[in-house]
Amino acid sequence: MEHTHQVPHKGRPRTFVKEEVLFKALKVFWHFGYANTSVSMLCKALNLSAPSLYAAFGSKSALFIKAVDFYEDTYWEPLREQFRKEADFYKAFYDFFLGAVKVMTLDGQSLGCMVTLTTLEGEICESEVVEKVTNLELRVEKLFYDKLLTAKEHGQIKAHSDPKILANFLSTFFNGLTLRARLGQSAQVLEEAVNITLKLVESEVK
Amino acid sequence: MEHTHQVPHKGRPRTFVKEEVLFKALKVFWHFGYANTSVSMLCKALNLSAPSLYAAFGSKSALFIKAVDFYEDTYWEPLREQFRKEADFYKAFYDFFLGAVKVMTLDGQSLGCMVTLTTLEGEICESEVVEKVTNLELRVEKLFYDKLLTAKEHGQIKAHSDPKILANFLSTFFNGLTLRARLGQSAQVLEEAVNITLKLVESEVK
DNA sequence: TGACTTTTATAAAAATCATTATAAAATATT
DNA sequence: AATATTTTATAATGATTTTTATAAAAGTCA
Repeated sequence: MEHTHQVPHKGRPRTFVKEEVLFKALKVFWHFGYANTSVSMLCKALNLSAPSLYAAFGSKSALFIKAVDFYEDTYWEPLREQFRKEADFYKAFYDFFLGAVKVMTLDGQSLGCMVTLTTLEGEICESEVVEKVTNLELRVEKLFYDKLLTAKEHGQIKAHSDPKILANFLSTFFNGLTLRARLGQSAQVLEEAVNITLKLVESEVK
Repeated sequence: MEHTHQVPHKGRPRTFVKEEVLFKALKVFWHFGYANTSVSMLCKALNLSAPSLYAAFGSKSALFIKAVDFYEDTYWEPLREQFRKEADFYKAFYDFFLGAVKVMTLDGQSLGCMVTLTTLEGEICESEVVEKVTNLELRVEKLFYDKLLTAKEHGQIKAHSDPKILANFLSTFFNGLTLRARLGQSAQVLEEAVNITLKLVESEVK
């Protein structure tokens, strides 16, 4: 954790606010992906010189990883938290997916999920970046599986329905949402897909 | 169309077979994506000098477009053709998805669909490349929609089921398959997802 | 004020990007 | 054998990549 500049520092002061710049960097990475975001692009977007960027964040990959953390905390952790807390498994999925659509189509842009999209870049990126995003990617299916397992234990799901297979299905659907958001589908179209998917699941498990 | 070297040509002969090289190029592009495949990577993989590559194919983007055509003709056009011909809409989807999984996990590799993945690179690529892949990407949903519409007209689908929404759902699922293939899911896991998806659709429409 | 510290701007570093100029090598035609 | 044609290999082009060296600028602290 860094101190929040309550205590005055010696030396020449920064001309930018680190958090603001991190947020702008996040938007650029989200838009172009990791490999295809150049440092000079970042410098222009953040209105920063390269040495300032390196002094503040260390390197391009370090900045990216900080941006992903910021992204996860800001956009996804609240959705995951709500999902975990919701007792009605059907409502949990419904809220999660609709919230996900909101994130993926923020500001009317075709963004999809930053982590998923970076995962696709794969071997292109530095190994630290790959490790970071693949770890995050695996969490969604686990999240879904746990919820479905609990739902089954609580009798909310028919005995013959397999939580593992349902989690597989719902994860695949979720990844499809990300991809189609990136391909430019509107929030409305994505929401229609959410609606029918959950209708199908409901008729299967109840 | 190019003539197939029946007639002997003047000048120094090529030391490589164009089709073989194109196939190797396809594999590299498929693996790394367009933007992150460099010409020098291609030269190494194809065992070709840069001038030879440029003389034979024109440019990196021209080579890519030829590789995509080859890819589509080789892997997807047969699947689409079979899909269009199959009268039973359920079997049509089943065969298509299982065939798709085969393509996406070829040689035990995590490939996904080359066109979909390139579409995600978006603004990174030359405009010709973007146009090429987005045009191809739009075809799948249309393919699905047409089949579902016909199925409804022939009474294979319940009256209240909407072909448009079902096509939306199935396209989302299809894109999810691509992504999860790329994330390293095994063919078996992907097939399980196909099975439950079609089971859900069947119970919805019949 | 002067010493110290940190950020700034400018500019350059070495590596890699897509592409091409050059000339030697290998074939067909005359 | 001489000429025309095409591919080859080598090496260079200019642009862009991530990263850093340098020195001036702008603060705190004694």
